[in-house]
Amino acid sequence: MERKTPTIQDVARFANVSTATVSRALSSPEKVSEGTRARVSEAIRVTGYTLNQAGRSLRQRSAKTILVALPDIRNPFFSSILDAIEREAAARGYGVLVLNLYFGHETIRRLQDFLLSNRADGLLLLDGSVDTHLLQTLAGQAETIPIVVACEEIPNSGFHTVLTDNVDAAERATQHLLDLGHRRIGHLLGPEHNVVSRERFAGFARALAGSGLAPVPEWSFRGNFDMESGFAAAARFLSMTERPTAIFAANDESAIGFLSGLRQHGIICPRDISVVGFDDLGVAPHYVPPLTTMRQPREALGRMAAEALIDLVEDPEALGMPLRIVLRSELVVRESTARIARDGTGKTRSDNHSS
Amino acid sequence: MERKTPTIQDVARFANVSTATVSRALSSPEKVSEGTRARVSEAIRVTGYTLNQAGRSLRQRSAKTILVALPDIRNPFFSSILDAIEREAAARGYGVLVLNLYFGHETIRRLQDFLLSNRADGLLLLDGSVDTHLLQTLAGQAETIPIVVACEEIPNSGFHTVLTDNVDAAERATQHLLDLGHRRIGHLLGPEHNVVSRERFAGFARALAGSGLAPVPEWSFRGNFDMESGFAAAARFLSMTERPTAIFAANDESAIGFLSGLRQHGIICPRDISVVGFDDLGVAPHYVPPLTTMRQPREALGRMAAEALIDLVEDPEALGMPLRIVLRSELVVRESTARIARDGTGKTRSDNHSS
DNA sequence: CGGCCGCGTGTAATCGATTGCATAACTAAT
DNA sequence: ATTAGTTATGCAATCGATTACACGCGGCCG
Repeated sequence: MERKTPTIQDVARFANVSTATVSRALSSPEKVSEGTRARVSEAIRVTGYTLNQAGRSLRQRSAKTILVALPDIRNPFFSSILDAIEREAAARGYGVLVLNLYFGHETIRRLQDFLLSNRADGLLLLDGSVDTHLLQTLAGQAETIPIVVACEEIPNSGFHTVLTDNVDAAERATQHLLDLGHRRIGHLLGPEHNVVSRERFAGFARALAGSGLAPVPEWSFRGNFDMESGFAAAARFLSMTERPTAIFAANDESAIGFLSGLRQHGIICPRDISVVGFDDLGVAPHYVPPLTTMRQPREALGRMAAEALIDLVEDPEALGMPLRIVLRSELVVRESTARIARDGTGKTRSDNHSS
Repeated sequence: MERKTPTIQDVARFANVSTATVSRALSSPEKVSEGTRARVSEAIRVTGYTLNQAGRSLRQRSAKTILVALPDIRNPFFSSILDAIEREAAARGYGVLVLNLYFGHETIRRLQDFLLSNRADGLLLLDGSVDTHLLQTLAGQAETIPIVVACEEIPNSGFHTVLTDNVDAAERATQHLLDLGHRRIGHLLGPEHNVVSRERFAGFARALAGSGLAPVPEWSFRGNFDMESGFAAAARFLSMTERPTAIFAANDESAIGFLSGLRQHGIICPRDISVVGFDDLGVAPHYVPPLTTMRQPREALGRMAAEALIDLVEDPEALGMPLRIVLRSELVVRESTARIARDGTGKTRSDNHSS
């Protein structure tokens, strides 16, 4: 009774041809005569045949699957990139395996396992806070395994890279605050050892320098891209007597946590402080106030990274020189930034708790 | 020069045993003598062998991979469930393939393709707005393919299911508003043909009934779980003269869109209206005002669903009767709900634009 | 007419691991 | 000492598809 799933043998028998012909009819139809092709199609229809990918993978040493490794699926920034990757991969007939990257060097083993065991044909690394050591290890196999790094630059690594113009975008975000008359500008940092964090800080500093200013160390608040860290930073902000009138936050999530912390103590944005974020998360236009932010082209980034990786998988020479695509972010001005109040003392007008 | 990746043959040669022994040393070490085991380990170390999953899959007809199909990866609700699934799967040695579900019946083909082609051993379906037709088609193969449905109930389908207590939770959310003295309570609906939407509406109605009230049709605002739909609903709310004093929103995202729309017209929550959401997204505690909401145990849900599916994959009889796990949601009271103002007329105190 | 080419197809080897069966070497029991 | 049982290992078939090679056939050219 146990009817097994039909194999290519069954199709061949039914169509009165050899398995070789069936295989060819499927993967290179032009090599098969029209009549045979029709018989094979019919046989496939009748038997309900579906190709066994394991058999094909074994023979062809390719899994038609890419591995996406990312630090946190829950992060909406990554999940929308993942979404774009999945769409592109699907369009090109590839499956997408996801891998969370939080196991320390255990992770390396898992990555290797997937890549060397013929489960995935290539790696798309989306790591915003990557451990350099991990990459060194992977790099050892880079000649043979197609790898594309997205979001994050890994200098001199020779990896193909798709990223956004973090330094420049951060500079423009900060410039926006300067244009509004702010001079006392702070920064809510990203994670300490993260390249993206550093780039955004660099852009921030560069914009200040353009106006003859320099970052004030006490106004660089430690953060790590999540809401809690922004919330915590707000407490430090509040404990200061000399406060900045504007903050450039390394991303929207921390900006939101920060604003939420300030609000609990009656500091109202943009009346008392201007804040510009980064990413343009879905919630940004609906936050209170709607967030001014740098919109990263997340969909394009995911799509192009997937495209590049699959090109590479299908022809390891395709890309030639290590690719480096830089996408431009765009300032979206909403209501969390405003022209500075006349006095510009850094004293906020109200420190009362609002209820 | 092209050094190929080592196979089990290479290991066998190096360790001076047969491939059978190497295989056994790997998958059932107790069947191999201690000395041999050591030699094999050493050989593996020296050759740098990694198992070729395609070969194993072909022979064992199992891919050590599960397929997670979901309607929208970007939705933070799903992405955090996906995260939990990935963790559980990783812990049990499984990979996770993700599949977006927006292609209509093209999607069915892809699902089938993955499941029948031995690329995935089972399906975890997370669909909050599922097309019944799609499921019928899949159900035809359900006897042979392990399937677990999460988040969404599919009545009489015979699928194993892990979900939360939507009706009950919605009732408690609404009860919370009643307890605060509200009597004029509206609902921001989820997508029309979605089971979850309907369950939440049912719970809403049941709570009202418990206080001798009934849903007012004009106060059920069409929505579909996203911010834009909540935002649009706000416009309809504003155009009414007889307004509810409180809203139970089908989820946090639409609640946020709704609040954002109201705020643009100076209607302040919770002063003028109370709103309770559903999900407890990451942003909920940091929104302005922090959102009162039903917290769904997303991590537990993802974990348990993955657990159940993998149990099923490893032993199709394991679960016996169709499993049905219902997890309890928890009301988290924050600041978006307040005791009703004395007059309770539904007239908001201020309709001016705030600036 | 003979040789060459190209097309369509079949034969059989191959990819890498697993596993049923056979076997050999011991141990224990009768 | 023979038998039975146990343990450790090897042999070879097997999973399902792909593909190098060979073959037969018809057409074309010289």
